[in-house]
Amino acid sequence: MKYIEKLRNSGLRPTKQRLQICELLFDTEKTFHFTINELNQKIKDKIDNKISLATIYNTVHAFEKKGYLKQIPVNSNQTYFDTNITDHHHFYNLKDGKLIDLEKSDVGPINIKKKIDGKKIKSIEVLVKLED
Amino acid sequence: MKYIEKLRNSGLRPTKQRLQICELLFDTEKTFHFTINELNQKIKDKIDNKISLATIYNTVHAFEKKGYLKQIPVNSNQTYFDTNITDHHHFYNLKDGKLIDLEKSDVGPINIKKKIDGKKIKSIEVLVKLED
DNA sequence: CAGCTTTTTAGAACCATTATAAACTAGTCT
DNA sequence: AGACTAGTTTATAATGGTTCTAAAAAGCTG
Repeated sequence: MKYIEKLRNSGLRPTKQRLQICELLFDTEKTFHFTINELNQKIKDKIDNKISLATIYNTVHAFEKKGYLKQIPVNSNQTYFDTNITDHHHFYNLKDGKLIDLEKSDVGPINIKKKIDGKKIKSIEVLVKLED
Repeated sequence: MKYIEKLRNSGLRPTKQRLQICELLFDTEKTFHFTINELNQKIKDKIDNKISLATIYNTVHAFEKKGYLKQIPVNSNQTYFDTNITDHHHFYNLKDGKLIDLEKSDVGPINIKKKIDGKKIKSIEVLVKLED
């Protein structure tokens, strides 16, 4: 299994459930955005056994902590995650709550001129809200 | 009362509670960021009577809808609002969850090269996460 | 396999937010 | 001013995403 190493590398034991989650998250041609709720639905659709919500939350958060998933800052009651962990940005379609990737090259360089002493910049995220 | 017109202008009747909320939100030298919880606390501290949570939510959302307040997209369990409604961005201090304003001039122009047909850009928001 | 630790699970708990329905208030008309 | 109507406030319940818990199950080491 190709994800065993990835999991071990993150300090996670390769359990059946985690491997199944890995397949749904990382075994795809394209990266995608999801909420826990959507992932849970996908699990129900594509996997025979059930995986409890607690496990899904635990696993997704573990991946997020290790950098295998990114959280996307959006104003929503649900948390959005992204399997695309490259440095990029997002469109947010207000009408349906869907996200669309915006490559870094589509935005151009962002130069933060203000400095906060004692602090380092961890990430710069641009959210472009779309309306009709 | 200087807020009566502002409220009427937004289609809101100038009630005692709304005027009190206006004073706390807009009668300050500096703009500031807040969560509903923090605003509720401030109301308890500075106002004799109580204002129910429902009224606070309703009023804040009405102002947000009319553009007198802005919501800030952050990954948090609580919604952050900003009384600074000028076009600007934010630092987000991961350690304490506090926000710091970033003037537009501190970020430089952002040119979104990608277009989504049938959609207009409503806003562009930059969130700069800070760590130690 | 035995023993120990981690993980999974269902369900409860939590907490921000939203909905509800009754009491109240503002604005208007006479 | 009195009374009517529509909008508002309030306490409380409901909702829903997320986190916690404790017991059962599975992984790992020797």
